[in-house]
Amino acid sequence: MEQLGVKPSLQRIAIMGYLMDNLVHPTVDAVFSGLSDSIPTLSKTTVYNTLKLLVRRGAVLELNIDDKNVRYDANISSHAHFKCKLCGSVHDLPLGSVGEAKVEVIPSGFVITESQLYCKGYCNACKPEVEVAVDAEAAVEAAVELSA
Amino acid sequence: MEQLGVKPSLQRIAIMGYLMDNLVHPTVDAVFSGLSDSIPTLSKTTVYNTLKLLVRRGAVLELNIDDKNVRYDANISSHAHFKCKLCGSVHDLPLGSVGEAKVEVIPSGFVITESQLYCKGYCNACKPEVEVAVDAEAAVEAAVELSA
DNA sequence: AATCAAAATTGTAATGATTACAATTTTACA
DNA sequence: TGTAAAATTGTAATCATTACAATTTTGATT
Repeated sequence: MEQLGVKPSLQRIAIMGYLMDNLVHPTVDAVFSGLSDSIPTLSKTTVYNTLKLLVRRGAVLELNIDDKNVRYDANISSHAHFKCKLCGSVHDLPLGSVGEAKVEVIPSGFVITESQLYCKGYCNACKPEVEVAVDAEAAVEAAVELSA
Repeated sequence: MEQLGVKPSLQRIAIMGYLMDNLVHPTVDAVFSGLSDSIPTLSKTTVYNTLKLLVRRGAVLELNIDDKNVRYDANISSHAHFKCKLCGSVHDLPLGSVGEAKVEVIPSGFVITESQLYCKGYCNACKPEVEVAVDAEAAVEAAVELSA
């Protein structure tokens, strides 16, 4: 933490530790709630500030795969992300040679410093529900579509 | 438009047309402002509703490359996106074989229905400023970092 | 150990994009 | 032309995030 130029305060250590212990890409609220018990005086502003600081220092990844809440990832190794459209969970996706290949596809003159691959679909746990969900959704869509 | 199950109202045609004429990935506000002159009664709610409808029907792409505003793209062919960290402009990036390759990298059991590759960096126009900007930024960062 | 300035933390208020919703207008068909 | 459904509109509410001022903590110095 010090090698990042981040003074390791009680709160900062706890927040970074929470991210490392919970690699499920938690939201700001999740981090705050998860630490409120052990640090009752913790302020949500501190969580916001610290996460932003850690992102700026390159210790943490910021994910915008969710329209609503930003998510954070202490795993900064090259990988993609997957969000289940049913349960909302976010998972890691291994990126083989693709991870680096994509940066090479550069139109003349652009400088790419970072990239993120976001995938969406249905996770393992939700897949069984998909059949039903798709049918229900399709039915509703069809009904709406006929007149829309 | 009808083949999508979308009733082609004046507003919907105008919004879809605006997106097709302005492939710079406009925000909701940009669409609304761009059409306000020709359709003075246009409501921003209608822009929100219509864009969401077009996305659901697969006629338009929703981009979450920007933390603040959602952006929309009438170009639904396979390509990636690039956002300049200085001027904020969003550009298309060609995706050769990479575009399809990434979908194949699937952990057992996941169903991927859509994917987006977001890149960030410095665009052609801003690159000359980067040298200066980086120096200035580096100086500020260094000063902050020393004590942070 | 006491002092003091800088940095970190906290809590509250403001911001701003998006959504909810009720009212009005338009559309399409009998 | 009448009428019900759908589309549009405008306003109010929501909610994540940011701004900011006040308080607390830290670390160096005496």
